[in-house]
Amino acid sequence: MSKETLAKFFHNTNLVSMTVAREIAGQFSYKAVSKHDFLLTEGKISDEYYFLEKGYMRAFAHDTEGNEVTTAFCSPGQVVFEVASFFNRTRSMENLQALTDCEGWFITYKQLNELFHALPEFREFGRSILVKGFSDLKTRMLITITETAEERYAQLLKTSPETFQHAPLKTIASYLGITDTSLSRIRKELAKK
Amino acid sequence: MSKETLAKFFHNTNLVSMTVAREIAGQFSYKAVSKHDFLLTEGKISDEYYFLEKGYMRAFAHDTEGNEVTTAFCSPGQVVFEVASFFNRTRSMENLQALTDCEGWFITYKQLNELFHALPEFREFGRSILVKGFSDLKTRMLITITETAEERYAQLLKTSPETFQHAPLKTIASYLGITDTSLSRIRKELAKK
DNA sequence: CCGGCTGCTTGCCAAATGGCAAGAAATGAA
DNA sequence: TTCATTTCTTGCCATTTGGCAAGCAGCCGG
Repeated sequence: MSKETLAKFFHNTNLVSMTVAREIAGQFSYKAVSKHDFLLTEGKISDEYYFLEKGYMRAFAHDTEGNEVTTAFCSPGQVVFEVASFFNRTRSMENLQALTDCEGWFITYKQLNELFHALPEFREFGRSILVKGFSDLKTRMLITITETAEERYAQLLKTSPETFQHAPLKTIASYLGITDTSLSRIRKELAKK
Repeated sequence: MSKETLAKFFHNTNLVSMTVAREIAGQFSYKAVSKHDFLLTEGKISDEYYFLEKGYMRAFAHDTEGNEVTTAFCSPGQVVFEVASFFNRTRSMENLQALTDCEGWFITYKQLNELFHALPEFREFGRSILVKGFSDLKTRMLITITETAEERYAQLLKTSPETFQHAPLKTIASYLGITDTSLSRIRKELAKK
């Protein structure tokens, strides 16, 4: 596993040249996270801008009754961090946990800002990450309030089947906004068809 | 109505000095939007970074069956634009419409980028707007999948009562992810208590 | 002042989802 | 392996939300 993969990831956005991509990648440090371990726990300040090269993670928070609610699934090739905590330097309400053994690369908030300052192309990259996260969430919000649980499940199954190989069903249920009981029944229905 | 209000808005974020705030505000142009008129229509590229000084707006999209779904309410003191369309220069899936007569100030994408380039403090401001929008949406997502329609309605009523003075109930219903019929019944229930 | 909208409510019933508890199956640790 | 824990499923019934259609009220343009 080398930083060349990382450099290619930056370059593939079409926002940075390969030369600059290598320069950026050079600042990152390797980090592995074992299955079930946390990249970030609630109450801490998210300080690692983490490129996930291998493995799967999830983000989860707690609702008003204290139940765990999965808020996102992360797959290889994504940047994983808690946006509000990271940029505002505030305590995170969310946890970031490895669903499988993970490997990847990170820089700190301080390093990120230095790179943003020095390299306008990297600023563009940073903005594109934020914008993509925002617009994906908007899409999900629209689907959540307009489609039934069965439709939402079917879409998730189609768009990210890898998730199912790594997350238990109750985790997926909470992401969909339903109970594990209901998800079980929905799966039974769909199996018939 | 003067640009001084706008300059103060930038300054109040604690990210820019009053001097720089006035310099930024100087670039904005006045724009009024009459009730029911559109700041942005679906299919166009969002090209106005619009500071809403007076009035109320809403964002809406269409679901898979073609029904209107309100995705956001905007009140005075907010920056109104469609993030993905604006930054990626792609066609917007959303509409931005005035719920009341509105007045405010805008700059174009080109102007925004020039300001971002020239003034690091303004870049910070721009980032803070994105981060806030993102984190508000995350909060809303969590509430949507964990609370009942009645609880969601009660919260909206408490946190932004102004919205109710300007938006018809069916618009609010679609924002909450329920039908206008259900909202009517929920209001009846809550009135009893 | 009239007539036609749109917005809001209500009754009746159907569909979707939840709560609880029990049991079966899979998983992980010793 | 064996035991304990977690995950998943299922039955029974309650609650939430939706669909449709009717009716009423308020608003706006002529």
